[in-house]
Amino acid sequence: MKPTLQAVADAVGVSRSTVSNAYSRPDQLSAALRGRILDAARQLGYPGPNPTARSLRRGFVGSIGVLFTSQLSYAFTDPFAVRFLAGVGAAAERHGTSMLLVPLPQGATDARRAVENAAVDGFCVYCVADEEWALEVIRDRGLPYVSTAARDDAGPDERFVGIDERAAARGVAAHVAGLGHRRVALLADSVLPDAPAGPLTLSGVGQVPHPTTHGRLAGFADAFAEVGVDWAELILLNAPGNSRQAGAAAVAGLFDRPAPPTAVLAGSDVLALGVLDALAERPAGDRPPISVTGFDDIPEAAVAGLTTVRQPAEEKGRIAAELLLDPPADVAAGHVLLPTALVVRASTGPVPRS
Amino acid sequence: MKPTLQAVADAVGVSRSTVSNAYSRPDQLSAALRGRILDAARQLGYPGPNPTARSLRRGFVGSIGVLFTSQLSYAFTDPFAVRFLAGVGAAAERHGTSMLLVPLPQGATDARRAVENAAVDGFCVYCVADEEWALEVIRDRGLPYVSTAARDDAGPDERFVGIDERAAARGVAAHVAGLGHRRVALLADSVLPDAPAGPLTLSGVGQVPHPTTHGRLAGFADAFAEVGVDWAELILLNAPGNSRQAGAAAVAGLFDRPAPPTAVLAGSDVLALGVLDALAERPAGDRPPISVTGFDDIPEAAVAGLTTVRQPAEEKGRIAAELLLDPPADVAAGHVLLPTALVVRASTGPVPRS
DNA sequence: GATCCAGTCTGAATCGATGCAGAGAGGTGC
DNA sequence: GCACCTCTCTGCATCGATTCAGACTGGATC
Repeated sequence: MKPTLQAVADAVGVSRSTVSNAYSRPDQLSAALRGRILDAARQLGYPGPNPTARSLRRGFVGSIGVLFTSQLSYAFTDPFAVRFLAGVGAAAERHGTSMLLVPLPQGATDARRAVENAAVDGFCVYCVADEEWALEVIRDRGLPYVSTAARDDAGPDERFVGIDERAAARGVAAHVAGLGHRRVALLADSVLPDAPAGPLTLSGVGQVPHPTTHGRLAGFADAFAEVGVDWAELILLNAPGNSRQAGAAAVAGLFDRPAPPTAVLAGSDVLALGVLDALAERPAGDRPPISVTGFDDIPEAAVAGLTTVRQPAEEKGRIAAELLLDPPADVAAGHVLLPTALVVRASTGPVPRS
Repeated sequence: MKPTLQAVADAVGVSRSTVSNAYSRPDQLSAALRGRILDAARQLGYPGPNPTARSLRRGFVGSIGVLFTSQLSYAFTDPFAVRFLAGVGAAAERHGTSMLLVPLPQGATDARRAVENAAVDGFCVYCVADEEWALEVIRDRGLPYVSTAARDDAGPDERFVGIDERAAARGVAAHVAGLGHRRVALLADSVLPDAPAGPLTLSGVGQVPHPTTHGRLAGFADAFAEVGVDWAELILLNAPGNSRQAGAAAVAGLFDRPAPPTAVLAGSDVLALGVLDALAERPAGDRPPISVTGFDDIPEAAVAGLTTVRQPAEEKGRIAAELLLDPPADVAAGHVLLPTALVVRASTGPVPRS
């Protein structure tokens, strides 16, 4: 049996409160008595107040949760997510707060339960694919949260940090359009929740539920609409999951069509790298000069010479945690838009004339 | 005021126990009543049992802690650590357990407090530089833990997953020795706790406190002892911190010595990459053909063509968490040694004759 | 009709602490 | 000598649940 605070109190011959004070409010008792108490505690092997009991009584836990769409193991595979986590970690560290990574089980009920059961003081919600249910649980629990995916129905007091997805996407697409490309494919992760890999037909971008994906695709479409290419002419490709493999799989057969696209705009660097992988796998003589763009500017993008949109990943995480741990008095300040930049590299070039 | 379980009980007109059972043990009440209770809960906005209270009563939390030497933000910077975390995450996920990343504050007392206050059911201790104090706290708390750095004074029942650092290090060093190198430098992170960057003289490898560093340096020394180069002839370099910058800084001036080493054996890939950085920064005409080796085989090592020792990072994390969450009945099975492999790439070559 | 049982539900103790109001002791000022 | 403080320390209510031993109900069994 682990000794409790009571045991220490008995050993020293003081009340429970006094022992508690010895740990939590040293100014409430004489240094001498405090010394005796801590000594006795050491002797008894009392490891200090039980964190859980303390949290219950105090009403807060001292840790923040990070909620991910998908597998926890995936989160560590995605370089962007890792940088985001690093940012959250840095902020948490400054505040002396721990971070709890909560895996979401498959089933809807179980996933709900996981969010309900997380012992945290608040959540950083990292772009959960269909996050509404999670936000609902968090709100029900009365916990604060910061979201990183802009939602249409976000309340005015809802804290958020992110980028203008649509404008950023329009930027990179305008660059591609400016190079003369007109037959282009748009590639994104989970365009529709359960769609298979590959081409997909949608009457409009409005059908895309995930706000981030929606924003990026809409931005791509905006830029091409401006040069007279409308939605119906764009090839939409779905990738189930954000991985190089998924990216490569989604473009299978694409370049062997009668009139293949001359450019692929991907919704993430990881997918774009997958497209480059697919191209690299073709025999050297049969490698069409496709322009490819990504999104995020992860370190690998620089290595691969990928044209992409840079967004400050670590900053995003840091600010998300900061907004959570140290909420600005001004409500407007709880809504942070980070800058993005078009990074042009070798993966895009003028459309080949032929 | 958030509604409590009691409030729901009152609303439905049943006892607290029954409401509790509705959530935790559905078989203890009729489906009809359970339905009424859950409905009432929804109506009241009761978000389910309070996780903290539940943990207190039940005696376990449902999350495991991961303890890092250093800054949380550093952990996400080190590719090896990230893979390790991915492994822990995968295992945690399988068990429906969350993982708590606990930042350790600077002060010794505060750091202790942080470990004492972490609400977890156990710890994966990732190579904490001077981890003894942390293990002591964990043991005092009566919590299980798995260590990843072999310690001399480890009890027989202490769970551990790691590699034979010394043998692995000897392997890569033997490769370098086999290439004819005799004037070599050994580079490691925190050879001595507070030593400055650069050369360091130690009477023997026994003086190195950190078990991992000790093991690797000892292995390096073993291999060279076999070819007649003894400890005193080896150049020992300290890097304060495991980063490319630290690696580069530690070899400053090294290659401009009268009789510079022909090889640098680093205790980690990150440090080795720093050495390569330092070499690459020299004017092309003045770039000595130094052989460089790393340790860990992180993805970047392959890109850089670094000869190194491969160890299964993700596996290490996965097994660490698995040993914690699902302890083997057999004590011996709690001590796992993972395989390593020498990976020879372009960064090592025969010693230049001159 | 007494007994037994399975299925449901309740009451009360308990997990391990915190924090407030207040009690006593000792000292100061007038 | 009385009122008034300041320091320390104590007692008690409380945080929000879980759990176990029983109580009650209605039906089957002999």
